[in-house]
Amino acid sequence: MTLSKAYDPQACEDRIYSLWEGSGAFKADAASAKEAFTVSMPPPNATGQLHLGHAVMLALEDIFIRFARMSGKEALWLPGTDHAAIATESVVIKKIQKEEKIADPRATYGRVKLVEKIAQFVEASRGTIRSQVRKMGSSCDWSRERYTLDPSLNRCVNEVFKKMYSDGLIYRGQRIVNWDPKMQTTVSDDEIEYMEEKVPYYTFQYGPFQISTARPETKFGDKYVVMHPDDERYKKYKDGDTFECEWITGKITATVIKDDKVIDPAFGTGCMTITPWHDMADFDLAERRDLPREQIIGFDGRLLPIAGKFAGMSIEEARPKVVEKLRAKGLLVKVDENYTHRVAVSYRGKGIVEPQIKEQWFINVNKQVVKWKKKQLSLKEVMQDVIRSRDIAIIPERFEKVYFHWIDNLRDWCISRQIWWGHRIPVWYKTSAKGTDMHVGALPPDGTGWTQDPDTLDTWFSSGLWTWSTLIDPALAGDMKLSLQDLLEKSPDFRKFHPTAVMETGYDILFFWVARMILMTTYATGQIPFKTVYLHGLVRTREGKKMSKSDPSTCIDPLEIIPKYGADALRLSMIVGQTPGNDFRLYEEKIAGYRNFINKLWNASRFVLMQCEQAKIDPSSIAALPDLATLSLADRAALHASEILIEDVTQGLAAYRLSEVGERLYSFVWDFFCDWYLELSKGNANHAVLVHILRRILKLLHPYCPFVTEELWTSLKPTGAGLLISEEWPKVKVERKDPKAQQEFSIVVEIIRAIRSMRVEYGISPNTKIIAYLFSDDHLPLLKSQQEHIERLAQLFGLMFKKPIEDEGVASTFLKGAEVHIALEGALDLKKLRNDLQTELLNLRKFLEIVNAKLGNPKFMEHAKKEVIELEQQKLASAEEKLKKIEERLKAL
RNA sequence: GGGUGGUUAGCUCAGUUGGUCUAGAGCGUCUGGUUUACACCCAGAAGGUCACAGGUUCGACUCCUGUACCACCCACCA
Repeated sequence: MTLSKAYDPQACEDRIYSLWEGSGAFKADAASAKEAFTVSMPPPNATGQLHLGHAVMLALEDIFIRFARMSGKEALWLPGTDHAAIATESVVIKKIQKEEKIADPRATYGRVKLVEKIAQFVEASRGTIRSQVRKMGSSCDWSRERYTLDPSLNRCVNEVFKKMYSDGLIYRGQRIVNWDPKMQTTVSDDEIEYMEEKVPYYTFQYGPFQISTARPETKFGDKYVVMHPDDERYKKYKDGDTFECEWITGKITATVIKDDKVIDPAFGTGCMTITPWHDMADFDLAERRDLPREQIIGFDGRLLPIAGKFAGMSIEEARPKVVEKLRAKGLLVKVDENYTHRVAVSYRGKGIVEPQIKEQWFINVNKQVVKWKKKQLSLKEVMQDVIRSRDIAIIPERFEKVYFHWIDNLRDWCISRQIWWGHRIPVWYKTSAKGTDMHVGALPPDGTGWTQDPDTLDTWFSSGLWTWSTLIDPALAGDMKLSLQDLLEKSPDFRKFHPTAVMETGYDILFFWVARMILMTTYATGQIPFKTVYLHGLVRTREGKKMSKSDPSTCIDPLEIIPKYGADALRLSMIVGQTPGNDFRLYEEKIAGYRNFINKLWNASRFVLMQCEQAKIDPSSIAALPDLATLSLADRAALHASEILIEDVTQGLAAYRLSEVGERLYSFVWDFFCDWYLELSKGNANHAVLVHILRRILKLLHPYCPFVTEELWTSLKPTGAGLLISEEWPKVKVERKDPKAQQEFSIVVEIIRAIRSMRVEYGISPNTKIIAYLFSDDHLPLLKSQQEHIERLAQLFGLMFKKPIEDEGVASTFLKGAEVHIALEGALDLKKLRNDLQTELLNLRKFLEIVNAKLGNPKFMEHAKKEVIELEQQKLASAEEKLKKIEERLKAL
C-alpha cells in the first residue's frame, strides 16, 4: 500500500471513527471479568456548541480510556449531556424574545408550552454536541449515553430527595437567598460573580449615631443600630436602649444592639443599621437575636409600600431621591465619591442579585445523620473525610486546600429554583380547611386536590448524582416498587462500574460540581463517586485572556481547527506542555507544530513501508522479532531504547503525567527514530526491527493521536491483527540494569555524536558508507576515517598560514575540527568542549597575532607550523587511545 | 482581609522526591543544505547570573524565610 506524501486527516478521521464504533470497541461489558475502569464524561450543557474547554476534557479522558482499554481493563467512558437548568432556560427565553418578539415568553406560553419549546431546542443541540464529541475521536460508549432529564435519572433525583427529606437533611425554610430579579429565581452562592463598581458612599445621621451605606434605598425599615460592645465611643449606650430618631419617612423608634461578631470597630464610624431582609450578615444577626425582618424591595426589584412615596420605584431611580430627601432633612453628613463597592451579579443571567428572604428548600450540611464508615457524620464531615483519608486523590494536590476551605465556609445549600426547566421538586400540597398537607414523593398520594410544588431543583442536584445515576438500569427505574437501594444493587452497570476511576474536569467547577458529587454520592450510595480527581487548567488566548464566546475574535473554534490540522494535532497541542491545574495558552502555530509532528510520523512510516517494498518484504508477514544475537549493535540499541520508552510511557500514564509522556513520545519519534535510526537504516535496514519499533510507537502513541496511528496500523499490522484501538498495550521486561544493554547503548550514543561532528565539518551525510561501516561488525574503518580527519586538519593548518590572519573563518574551522577530535577523545560533552575550545581559540588568536607580526620571517613560520602540528598530533594520540578503548569495549561485547 | 498559583531563552511553556540540569522543548531569529520518507524537511548557530534578597546544604531552578510584580479563588466590611 502506498501512502500519500502528506497525512490528510480529513480523508481518514470520520471513516476511522465509524470503524471503531462499528467494531464495538467503545462498548463496555458489565459481565466482563476484567477489572473495570470508568470515566463519567462531564456532561456538556445541552445549550449549544462544543468549545475548547470541552475539547481539552475530551482529549484527556480519551487518553485515560484508551490506555486503560489497551491495558486490558474493562473500560467504560459514559457520555451524556446536562439540561443545565438556568443556563438553558435563559438562553431559550432570550432566543424567543429575539426571534419571536415576545417580551415575556413565560407569560405568553405558560409552563407546559415553554418547557416543550426548551425541550425541542435542547434536542437539536444535543445532536450537534454528539457529532462534535465524535469529531475529537472520543471513544465513549454511545449505547450508554445519558441525559440528566432521562426518566431513570429523574427517578434517582426523586429517590434521593425523598431519602434526604426523611433523614431531615432537606428542609423548607424562610431563609435569605440570592434572588435574581431578572430571571425571577434564586441562584446558589456559587453562581454569583462580583463586579467592582464605583458608587457614592453616604454617611447619615441616625439619631445620635452616624451610619454609612452605599445603599440608602434599603434603609427604610432599619430600626436597629449595631455597635461593638468594646467600642469606647459608644460606652454610654447599652444593649437594648431605645431612642427616637428622624428617618427617611418620618420619626421611628430605634434600638441599640451590641454585638461583637458583625462589627469591626475600626471600620467607618463603628456602627451600622441592619437590613435583615436584604443582607446576608444582617440576616444572620437577626436570626441570632430573633429580630424582626421587613421586606423593602419586592421580587420584581421595585420598592414596596414601606418606602412610602418611593414605593414602586426601581433601585436606580430611588437611590438619588432617598439621598435628596435625607439631605433636605439635614441628615446627610458626607458623601465619599471614591468608594468601590462589589455588586453581586448572577453568573448565568447577568442580572444584579438581591438578597431576599424567601421560603425555599435547603439541604442541611451540618446535621449528623449520614452513616459513613460506621459513624454518624454530617454531609460536610463526610466531604472532608473522603479527601483527608485519601479515598479520593485530587490532582494537583494543592486543590485539596482550596476544597477544604470551601467546605469550611459552606452554608446550607438552597436547592429550589423558580424556573420551569429542570427536575420538578417532588413535593405535593393540598390545602383544606385544617391547613396545608404536604407529601414528598414522585407521585401525589391518592385523592384529589394535590398540586405539585412549582419549583424545580438546582441543576447541580441532579449532576451531583451523575457518576451513578447514569449507571442505573433504565428498565429497573420504571419499577416504582423498588427502593433506591434496590435500584443500586440490581443494576449490573452500577455494580460493575462504580465507583468510577477518575473524574476529569476544569478546576473552575471544583465547587459547583466535584464537591457536590462527593456530597450526593457518598450519601446516596455509600460509595465514593471516583478515586481520582484530575483538574485541568483553562484554555486561554495567545494574549492570556479567557476565551469567551462573546468575543469570537479571540476564540479558537475546535470545529474550524479539526478540518485544517486534524483532531490528533489539536489533541496534542492541548496536552503536551500543559500541567494540571494551570491555565495554558493555545494558538494556531502551536497546533501547526503538532500537525507537523503527525506528518513526520506519517512519513517515517511511509519510509519504513518503502524500505519493505524495495526489499520485497510484506510488513504484515513480520511477526516475531529476529534472534537478538543476529542483530547489529545499532539494531539492538534501538530495540533497547524502544523498550525503555514503553516502560516510561506506561508508568507515566498510570501516574497521569500526560504532558511528560507526550513530550517523551514526541522526542522519541522525531529525534531518535527519525533523525537517528531511520537515517541509519538507509542502505542497511533491518526491516523486522524497523517494523517492530514502529508498531510499538503506534501503540504507545495511540491514546494521544488515535486517528493517524489507527490509519498507519492498517499498513503495518501483522497478519490477523484487528484494529489498533483493541490491541494489547506493549509489555516488555526492560532490563534497565542489564549492564550489557546499557553499555551497548552508550557506545552507540558516543559514536553517533562523533559522526554528527564529522558531518558539520566535512558535510558527510549520515547515510553514507561511513555509518554503514561503523555499525558493521568490522569497526576498523572508524580508525581510517579518523586518519582522514588528521589529514584534513593538517591541510587546514596549511591554509591558516597562507591566508590573512583576520580571517575568522579559518579560526573557526580549526575550532570545529578540533571539536571532532576532542569529542572522540574526551567526555563527549560538546558543550563543555566548546568552553575549553573558546579559551584555546583565544590563545590561538594571540599566537596568531605574533605570527602575523612576524610573517615576513620564513624561519619563524616554519617553526610555528611545526609547533601547531605537534600539538595537534598530541591530541590525536589521545584520541586514538580513546578509540582503542571503544574498540575494546565493542570487542568485549 | 485571607488563600493559591505564577515569575526559567524574543514568545509560549516543561523541569517527578535537591546532585548525569555548568538548565530543556516548541515557535521565532540567523547560517548552510533538494541526502533512497518528510520544506508540515535536514544540518547547525545565537539567545537564560532559572524575579529579587537572605538562609539550610558538600551541592538549590528544585527546600525555608522575606520582598516585589502578575493572575486567580474565597470572605457578611456595613
